[in-house]
Amino acid sequence: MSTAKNNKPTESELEILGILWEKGSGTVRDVHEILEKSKDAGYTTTLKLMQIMHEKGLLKRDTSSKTHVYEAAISRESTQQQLLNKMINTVFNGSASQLVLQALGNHHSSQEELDKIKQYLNEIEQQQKK
Amino acid sequence: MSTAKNNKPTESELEILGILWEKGSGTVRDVHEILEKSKDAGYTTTLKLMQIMHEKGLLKRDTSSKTHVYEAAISRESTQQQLLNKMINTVFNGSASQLVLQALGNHHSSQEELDKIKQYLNEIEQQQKK
DNA sequence: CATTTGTTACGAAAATATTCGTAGATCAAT
DNA sequence: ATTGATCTACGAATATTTTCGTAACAAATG
Repeated sequence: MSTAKNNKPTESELEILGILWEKGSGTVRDVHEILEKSKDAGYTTTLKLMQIMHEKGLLKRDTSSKTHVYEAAISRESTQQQLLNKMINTVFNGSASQLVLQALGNHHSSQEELDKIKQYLNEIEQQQKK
Repeated sequence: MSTAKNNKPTESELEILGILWEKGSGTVRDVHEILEKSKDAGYTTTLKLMQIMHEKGLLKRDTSSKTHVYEAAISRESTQQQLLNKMINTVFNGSASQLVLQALGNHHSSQEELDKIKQYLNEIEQQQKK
């Protein structure tokens, strides 16, 4: 369906995707400046990575102006789901709720977030009663 | 602290850890036979991987008999947490509860598991009220 | 005891991922 | 128009991960 999707992003590629999902879109320099804060690599390294990602179909780009503008070509949600599935299977022995417990345990969540989760749990239960 | 821990497991290494966490311990052949079901690699490949993992301190081994017996040297929980943290930061933009919702959404969880999560949520809320 | 089978050790090839140097293009400012 | 800054393209070097062939040895089998 989508023109590309078979390539799973590497570690570095995920970092770039994360940035673009947040920003919506951006130039190589935009991305690089954010990346620099947490990572130590040169500009052309980021450039090359983003070019590769474009080839793979992970990024779209607008080349109408000299400075190209990139955005993610795969959705955050589907990528999240794909990574979660693999993680659940390999490390959590297939148990999604085990992952949930572990995630809740060591991260501080606001009351609002907890409520959202509870509400969601209720919805799931309602569905299952049917 | 621990004799080793600085080396984060690679993709393949995680698969082996997952197997050993389940089994408790096992020989190369034990692990390989399970691995084979989902992966296509030779016996010596698995052997080599486990030897490397032992060097890195990811596995312990008992060499008292000819056929060595391995077990995980790092805990499932700490590894899970480490992976979750990275995933939350790069892909879920720092929101643990976003990860939780996504995980609950697309995986079927039993009523029992859902109850456990709810109970856990309540405990967290109690703590926060203090 | 010779042969087959199963095991570890080891080195190195192959495959992937990451990094960067350099060249050429474009554009803005002198 | 020359200079300087910034950008893309591209190739290649590095680094990392994965894979496997081969040798050596031990144990079991005939």
